[in-house]
Amino acid sequence: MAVTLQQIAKEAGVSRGTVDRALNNRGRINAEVADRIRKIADEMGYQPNRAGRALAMSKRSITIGVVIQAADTPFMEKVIEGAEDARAEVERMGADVMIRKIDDFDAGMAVEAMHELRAAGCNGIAVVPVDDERLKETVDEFAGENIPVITFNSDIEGSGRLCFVGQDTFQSGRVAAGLMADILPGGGKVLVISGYPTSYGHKNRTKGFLQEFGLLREDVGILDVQYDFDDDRMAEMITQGMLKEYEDLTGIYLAASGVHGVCKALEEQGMEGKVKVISNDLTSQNVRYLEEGKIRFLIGQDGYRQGYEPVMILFEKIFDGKEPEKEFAYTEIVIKTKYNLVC
Amino acid sequence: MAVTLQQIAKEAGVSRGTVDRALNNRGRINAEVADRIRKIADEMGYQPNRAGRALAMSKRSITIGVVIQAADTPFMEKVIEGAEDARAEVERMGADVMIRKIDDFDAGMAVEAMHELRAAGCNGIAVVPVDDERLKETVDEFAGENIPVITFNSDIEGSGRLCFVGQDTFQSGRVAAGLMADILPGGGKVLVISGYPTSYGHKNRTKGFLQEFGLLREDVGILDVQYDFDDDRMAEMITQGMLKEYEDLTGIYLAASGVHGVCKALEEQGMEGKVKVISNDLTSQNVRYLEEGKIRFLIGQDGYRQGYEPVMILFEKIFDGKEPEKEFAYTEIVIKTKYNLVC
DNA sequence: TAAGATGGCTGTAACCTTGCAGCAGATAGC
DNA sequence: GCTATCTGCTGCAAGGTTACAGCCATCTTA
Repeated sequence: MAVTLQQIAKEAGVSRGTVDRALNNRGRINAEVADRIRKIADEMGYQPNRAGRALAMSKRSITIGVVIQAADTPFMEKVIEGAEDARAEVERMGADVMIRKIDDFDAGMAVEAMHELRAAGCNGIAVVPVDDERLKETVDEFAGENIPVITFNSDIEGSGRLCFVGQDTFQSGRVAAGLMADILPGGGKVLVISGYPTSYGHKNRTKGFLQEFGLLREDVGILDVQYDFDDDRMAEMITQGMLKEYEDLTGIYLAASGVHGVCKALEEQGMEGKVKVISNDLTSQNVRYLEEGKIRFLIGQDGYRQGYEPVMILFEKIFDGKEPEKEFAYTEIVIKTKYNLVC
Repeated sequence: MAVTLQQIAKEAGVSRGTVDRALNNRGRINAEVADRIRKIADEMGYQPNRAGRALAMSKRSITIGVVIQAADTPFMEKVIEGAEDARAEVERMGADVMIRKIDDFDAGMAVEAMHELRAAGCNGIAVVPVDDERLKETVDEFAGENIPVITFNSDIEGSGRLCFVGQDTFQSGRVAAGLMADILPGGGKVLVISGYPTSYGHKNRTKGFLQEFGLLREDVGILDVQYDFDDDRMAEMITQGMLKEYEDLTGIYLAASGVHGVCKALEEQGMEGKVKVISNDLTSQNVRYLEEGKIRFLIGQDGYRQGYEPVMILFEKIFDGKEPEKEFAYTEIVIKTKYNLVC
């Protein structure tokens, strides 16, 4: 049976209010009495009852803001689903969640949305950031005002954000390398196509892949990293060029977007299935290619948790004062073949 | 802002108690008034406040029982960790959770533990079952007494259990087949070693593997399924025998236990790395073999969720009257290589 | 020295929401 | 007028927070 303030009060021979003051360091209490009460509470294994606290706190209501780009992929839908589930959960504890889905998402829009949410009285904000100095400044500004900010899906390195919820992209690249090393025949060459040279995630995936693949398969040559700037036509042209130049191309790792372009180029040259493709993200298009066998593996992220966790971490931080366990809350690196797509 | 009974009462021009009776169908209320109130509540999007309800319900406290075998593997530790986390969560809502870890786990012990928990006043029970008629009868008996029972990790087919939380073993076998088909060279033969012919999980994994692999790789022969009865020496002997008979053995799928035996036999014959092994479960031994490259893939289960979900589903069922969404709550089928072991 | 002021410490009661028991007022039937 | 029934209101309980009241010791001042 759970221990209550009343039980501790009885045990210590004081009133409920005094116990409250002792356990929550509210001052206005004799230090010796406070110590004694804390010791008793500790011995009895006291854990504050959420229901009681939520009820008592419902006067000054907790509001959590979420800034996210509008869902244009199944992955983003999952993220939003997770955030909405978290909202339903915390709303039933008396808190509020405001989710701002932004259509044409950029740094300016994100900053604007954050200011709006602060003006609306948000006590904490979760945001999917883009790499931008203004956004970083805004995050730092909010942190200074004691409004915790959580970055999710993507991170802002070196900012004052409370924590980051998302994938370990370097490790994601290593996972891809391990799989590629397993499925490639001897000899041949492998091509790495990344998105932007500056993007944190793309950079790390590429780095992880190159480092690990080099260790695993010395017999397979790695062609220089090409950048498609997340453009399918660009990816198509890169693939065409490489197919022409290297007849022994046997694998392609896509660290970012461009699957459609790559597959189109392979199809034109009748190289589907011969060149093995590993890519990222569970977009509907990628999933279709996976089902059709045009992609061998997809390295996915747990979108649901990336939406769910930030709201919950913020709620616990504001409601319970509980700090997040880690600065980086990495979500699972999911390996998807055509067989474990649904769960 | 969340809607409360009081707000609905004000809107409807009645008292809070009347709204309560209308929404909870307690009777003693004019049908027309009740309808009007329900309509208003619906329009306002009323969701009962968990905190208030938990506090009000704390008189007749909710107790949930968990019957589980004692942790002897990292997987089981994860399951227990999940269950303990769920306990901490619901205890803070005023409920109690009694976890019975049983050392020498068999059907008799499980039945006994279930009766103990019922006698202790449990309102719902989660159990890792074994395939046994007496256990099935007990589950049905409890269900008849309105004590919901959830099976997790393993299932009792055709019983009165509320739902099952665990892995889709058939699909797990198909995942293994897809991976095996990807990494095997042309020609050769693949061996399937299962545990017990009667075990539900082993049977389904084997079935899923055979069906899918047959479709994918007609060029690779499938040797008959061998049973090692979860014994390492048996697995070793099977592997030795098959290596002797079939020089072109290139892959082994283990649907149950016996990894150590298989690896030992391969080592003796100098066939490590040449014969590709795919197995199940994230035991510490299996993980070590995976890291050493002696196993290519492990098909894992999400142990944490298998411990966490049953307690939560029972709590929501008893506390909110909320039925579980599905009869089968399948947990993720996790593909592990040496690179995505930790998260 | 005694009355009054001050400040430190502790108790108390209201409040948040829901569930439930008990009670009051109205109406109908005799 | 009395009883029985129907209908709706009121009040209490749960645990934690908080504003406020109250108590006591110490300090100030005439």
